[in-house]
Amino acid sequence: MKPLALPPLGRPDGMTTHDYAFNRLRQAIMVGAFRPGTSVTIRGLAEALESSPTPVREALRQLTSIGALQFLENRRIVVPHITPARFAELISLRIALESHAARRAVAHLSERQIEQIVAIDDSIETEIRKGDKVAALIANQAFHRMIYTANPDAVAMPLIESVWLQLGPILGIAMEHVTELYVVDRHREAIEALRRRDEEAAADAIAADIREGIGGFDQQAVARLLRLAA
Amino acid sequence: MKPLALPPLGRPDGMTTHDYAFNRLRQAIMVGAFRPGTSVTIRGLAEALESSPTPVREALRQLTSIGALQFLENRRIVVPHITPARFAELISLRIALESHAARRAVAHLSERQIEQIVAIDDSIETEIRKGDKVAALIANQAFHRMIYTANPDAVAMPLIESVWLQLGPILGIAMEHVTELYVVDRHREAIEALRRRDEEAAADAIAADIREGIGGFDQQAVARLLRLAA
DNA sequence: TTTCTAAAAATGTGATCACAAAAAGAGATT
DNA sequence: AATCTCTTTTTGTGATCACATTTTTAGAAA
Repeated sequence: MKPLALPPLGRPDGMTTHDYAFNRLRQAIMVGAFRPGTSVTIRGLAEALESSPTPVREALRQLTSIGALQFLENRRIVVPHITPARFAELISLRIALESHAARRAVAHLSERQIEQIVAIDDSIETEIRKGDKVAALIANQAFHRMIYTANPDAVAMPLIESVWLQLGPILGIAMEHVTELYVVDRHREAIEALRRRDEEAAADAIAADIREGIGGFDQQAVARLLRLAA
Repeated sequence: MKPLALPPLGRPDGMTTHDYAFNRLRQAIMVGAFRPGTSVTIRGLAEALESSPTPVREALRQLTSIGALQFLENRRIVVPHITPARFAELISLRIALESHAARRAVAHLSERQIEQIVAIDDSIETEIRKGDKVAALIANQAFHRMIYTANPDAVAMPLIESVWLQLGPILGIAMEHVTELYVVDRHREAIEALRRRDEEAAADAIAADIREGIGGFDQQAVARLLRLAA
């Protein structure tokens, strides 16, 4: 088994083997460490994570539940393929879900939280300037997550992360081919809307942000790549 | 362990023990067979399903991934509690997700499929007249599912089912207290919109349908119950 | 009766093993 | 060189067991 190309997360004490495996794999898929069609094996991952099949299989099963992996008929476990149509649906779903989540979060945001969001936005541009694509992607996700989870009952958040996971493998391809990182400017727009407590403007800004790019990558460029891969 | 109050699904040949456990439990939670706060044990369910801990634990882990169950800090496994605020968020999310899914499905619906939807809608009213709440609920879900899955890339469907699962336990309470079933009339409205291929009208009809009731139960009555339970 | 403490039971976790199915490989045949 | 067949290896599945933690129970003390 080839070593996993993952950021080496330390394993906190008290965390179960299963939780560790789940989070590690989830994070890897989320940031595009696995290409669509990649197949994984339970024993292989168990070895890579220095554990046994049982907790790894549980982690893989959970990942299938949220669309990050797929158990095929022949019992093979793969990272799902994405067609251009499916990609378009996922982006459309992101817009619906996240503009909704933003709208439902606005009323709960404190000044303090808004300042934290601004700080995260700054870190995104820092990472982009450094050219660290993965870090920029993670920071971008943190930006969105910070907004939506201001709502204490952010029931949409797990669903949004599910969509991010399904888009992850595409991002991996994008990172290999796209050199120019898209500098977000809709974020400032969103922040201004949050400051004004303007739900509709916030939802619109988030929608526009997603429509234009995914995590620093130009939307159209990614779509083009996808058509080539198909 | 008390016997499960589940519709006795036969286990198809070739289905794995894990799949059987997952589907059986999922269906049970979806139709309100478990009350919020109910705790389940791996060994208990394994015995009830005549299998062993391993596949059951996998099923439970998957169910937590989609919000149907919750692993607490002390490692207890429970059906999540729902606060009035959380309930409101879930309904709001249903509206956002399902009106979106309906909009994205309209273009794909064939005449034949629309007729099947009409047939399902008839069966809902039949079940309501018979007073079979669970059957009415299942038929109502089938009605919605049939619409959304007309889209060949219905990526929102798993997320929608996740929300249904999270609402399931509430429905169980509702079924115990609500005697009068709400007769849907927004379904006809939705069907007309589908026939006219009117995306906005379809989305609006679905949104109104959800706003007024969940699966045959009056929305306001359920919310009232929830406040009492809290 | 209430509260505290220790023993007992129950429960989640994870490693291991046997089994069956699938995939991969080796060799023969065309 | 391509295809078929049989063997070997790999892989997912599920039952079992040992272990640690948690919960429950029982009994003593206040």
